[in-house]
Amino acid sequence: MDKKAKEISRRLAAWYHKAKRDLPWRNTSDPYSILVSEVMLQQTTVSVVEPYYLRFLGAFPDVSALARAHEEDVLRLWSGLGYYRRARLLHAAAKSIVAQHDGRVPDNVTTLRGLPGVGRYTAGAVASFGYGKAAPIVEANSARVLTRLHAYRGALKGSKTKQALWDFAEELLPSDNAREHNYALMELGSLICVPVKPLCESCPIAFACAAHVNNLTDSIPPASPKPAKISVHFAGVVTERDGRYLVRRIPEGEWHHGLYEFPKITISAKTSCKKAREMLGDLVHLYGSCIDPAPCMSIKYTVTHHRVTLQVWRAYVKTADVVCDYPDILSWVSAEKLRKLPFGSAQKKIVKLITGRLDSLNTES
DNA sequence: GAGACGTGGTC
DNA sequence: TGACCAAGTCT
Repeated sequence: MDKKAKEISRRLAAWYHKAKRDLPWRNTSDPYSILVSEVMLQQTTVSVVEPYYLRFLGAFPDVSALARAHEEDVLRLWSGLGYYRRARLLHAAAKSIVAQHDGRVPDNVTTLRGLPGVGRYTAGAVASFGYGKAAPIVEANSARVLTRLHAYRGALKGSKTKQALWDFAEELLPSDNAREHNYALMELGSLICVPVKPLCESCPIAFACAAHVNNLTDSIPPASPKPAKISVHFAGVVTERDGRYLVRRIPEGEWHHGLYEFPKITISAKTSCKKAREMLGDLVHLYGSCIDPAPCMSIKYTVTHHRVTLQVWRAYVKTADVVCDYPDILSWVSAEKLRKLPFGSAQKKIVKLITGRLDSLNTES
């Protein structure tokens, strides 16, 4: 570590000491809690993660509790966070830690990387935040800081750039105090060295920043091209019979597998409203006969490169003879049970509407 | 190495 | 309102 790197790290640490946010996962050095927070924070913002993190640790306070849990309960606590594979991999990691590491989260990068869902970043984060090991980290925030610091022009996604960034991170890392140093680098990227209009006048390391000195912060790092979005439409039915609701467990191989949903159809751009009603009629007919399904709500949301519209229809089934083609994945559940099943974000809103309506009815009576 | 994988917040 | 962004990993 040369003299300049030392000075950068020193100023960074001093700034962090004054500017850091108070976040729940920074008040612990429990490696398991750190691991949970790091997985949740992958591609997800701090404000969204906070309540999920607290609930998750409340339900699974240690590795063995998570290892013992049913996958459905793990998914339910993840419901709404997205990237559900993370939840399954974290669950698998907990099982692996119990089975192969004597229940103790590994303390070195190499062993950590052997865990499901733990890549180079997360391994470095757990080693440095949880154990104070001198392990470098590179993620979106620190990557931005490092490319600007060195006025490195390569595209962020490129493999050459990635290697360069890990080299930069390693060079800058002090032999002691890696934990605070890594937090500081990320916090700087998060609060000061932001993607658009970075606050260089408030930056403690602007003096050493090649992009700042050369007025290149607008073009470094270069914007990465995004895939075009396409539209997808779904129509689903909420089918109720004697206070129970028909739900489908999404099977392996489908989007959101492992979660639950209300039976739905996919509508192409060319599907007319009339045709959609017919298809829904067929869908509902599978489960019995229905009384005039009518749309009751529409939810729009965006998924990576899809623009998704979900229309929800409500149907009332009047016969007790229900045809079930897939009895293993279709079931009638009470509103109470509905609350305890994992749903994706849009469908979770529907559950909330149903249970919320029932709650208000109960309160009135 | 490109593409898949979710969602909510921000400007 | 829409485009962009966020503590990545896996295939």
